[in-house]
This record gives sequence, structure tokens and C-alpha cells, in this order.
Amino acid sequence: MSNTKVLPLLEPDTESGPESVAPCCPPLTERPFTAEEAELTARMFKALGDPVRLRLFSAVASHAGGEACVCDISDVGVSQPTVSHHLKKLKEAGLLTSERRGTWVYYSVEPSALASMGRLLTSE
Amino acid sequence: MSNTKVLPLLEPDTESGPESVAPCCPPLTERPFTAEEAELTARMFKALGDPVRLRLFSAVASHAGGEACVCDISDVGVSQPTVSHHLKKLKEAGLLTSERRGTWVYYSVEPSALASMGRLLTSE
DNA sequence: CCACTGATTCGACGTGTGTCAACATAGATG
DNA sequence: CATCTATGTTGACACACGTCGAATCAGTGG
Repeated sequence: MSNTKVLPLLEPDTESGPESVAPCCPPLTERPFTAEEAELTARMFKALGDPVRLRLFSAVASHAGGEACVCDISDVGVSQPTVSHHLKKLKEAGLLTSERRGTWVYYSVEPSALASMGRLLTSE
Repeated sequence: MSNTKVLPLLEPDTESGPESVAPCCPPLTERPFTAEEAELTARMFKALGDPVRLRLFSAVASHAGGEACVCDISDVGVSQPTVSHHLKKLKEAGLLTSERRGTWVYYSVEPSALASMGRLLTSE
């Protein structure tokens, strides 16, 4: 498949890696978004648009060092495979990264993504 | 627990009105969200999680006075009923308000909602 | 009252999404 | 190797969602 269009400021990035969404787009109030900008930015909002994912992200983000083991945050009322599924979505949206250390897998927040989203919503 | 829970700070509000979502919840990084907080906050993110809605919202937000006629922003590549559908979703999420003035309908941004979302994403 | 334009609602259709049980994989440990 | 725990993947299913054309509602003006 031909690569889905990526804005110039974004590095091409690897196939399945985070869709690299962080350093994009001016505040929502600055000018009307183009189709490409909207497509790109909507991914992040959509990723946080599910209650379970929002709780998982918040759990990771509020954990010490912005990092948490799956076992520490998987008590959100859904089955374990579902937790894994949502963490994968958050990773694909570029909001989280994961790293395996021994038996456990640790998820961390991608600081640039958080900053980027914050910038979208601050009119100042 | 009773039925669909509404956080104390939110007024019950009418059936179809904006789900009044603005003054809610600490930054995502402060502490893990509860189920109720996540349910509530996810509505806003979900509303902006569609490229067309994001463009519509951005078009209204960046227009003079944070207000725009439907006819001014409906050029986003989808049919006019679809535009109307998305604007309704944004309204239900508490991000926009609408007002009819003569022949045209004007949509405005709900400033508190924007501020509330910004607060969620600013760490300090 | 009737025609015209702007905007919403309705009904239908195809696709996407959240969920789970079952199975598979990775490391640790016996 | 066998086994146990911690995560991820697969397949299936019900439901939500985005989209459109057609019908409808709301104002304006002839």
C-alpha cells in the first residue's frame, strides 16, 4: 500500500511504529485545519476518546516517572486481552511507548505527544 | 449505585442539551481517572476524534468571534446532512452552541470546554 | 399561499470498534 | 524440559459510527 500521507514536519517513521503525531499543527483556534492536519490530529483525540483508554493513559501518566507496569494499571473493569488491545491503540497513536523488562512490560507516556495536544487547545 | 452517574459539579441539564462537560477533572497526569471521570471526559475527546468534526470545530474556533455560519464552514468534503450531523455531535459534547438568526444558523465555541480540555493536558 | 434557499431529521447501508474466550508467546523458575 | 505467570494475538460477535439521498422543517420573498 502506498504510504498514507504524512505531513512534512513528521519523520517518515517505521511501518508499525507510533504514527508520529507529536509535533503537528497550530492551535485549533488559529486557522481552519486542512484535511491532512485533521486526519493526523484526530488520531490522538480518537485514541483518548474511549473511557477505558483514558483511564489507562491517566494511570500511566500519573504513575511515578510517567511509567507503569501493565499489572499496575490493568484494573479498569475489562478483561486482560482488552487492556492489551487498548494499550496497543494508545501506542499506535503515539501517546505511549512500551518496553519489556524481564517478566513485565512497562508503558511510558510520550511527553512530546502530551505537549502537542496541550498546544492545540491553548488559545492564549 | 444508581443509574448513569453525573459528577456533582455538573448540572443535570436537559435531555438533548450539551452534556455539560466543561468544568471537570484534573490534569491527566495528576492521578488515575475514575470510571465516571473517564466516561465524561472521553466524550469530548471522542467528539474531536473525527477528522471532519475536527475541521468543523477548527473552522468555527478560528472564525471571527469564535462564531460562524454553517454556510461558511460546510466545505469539508462531505454532504450537507453529514455536516449537520457532525455539528450536532459537537454540540452534544458541549464544545459548540448554536443559534438561529433569520435564515442562517450560527455555531459558536463553548470557551469553558476549550479551557477545560487544555487543563487536562497541561502537566504543571 | 407558494416557491425558493438554508439547515435538520430520517432511513438505510457498509464499515469500524470494543469486548471476550481461546490460543499463543516471552521469561522466570523448578 | 516442564511449568507457571505475565502479555500479546486471533477470531468472532454485537453494536456504534460515518455517510448519503430523500423527506422535512424554518425563514424569506414574490
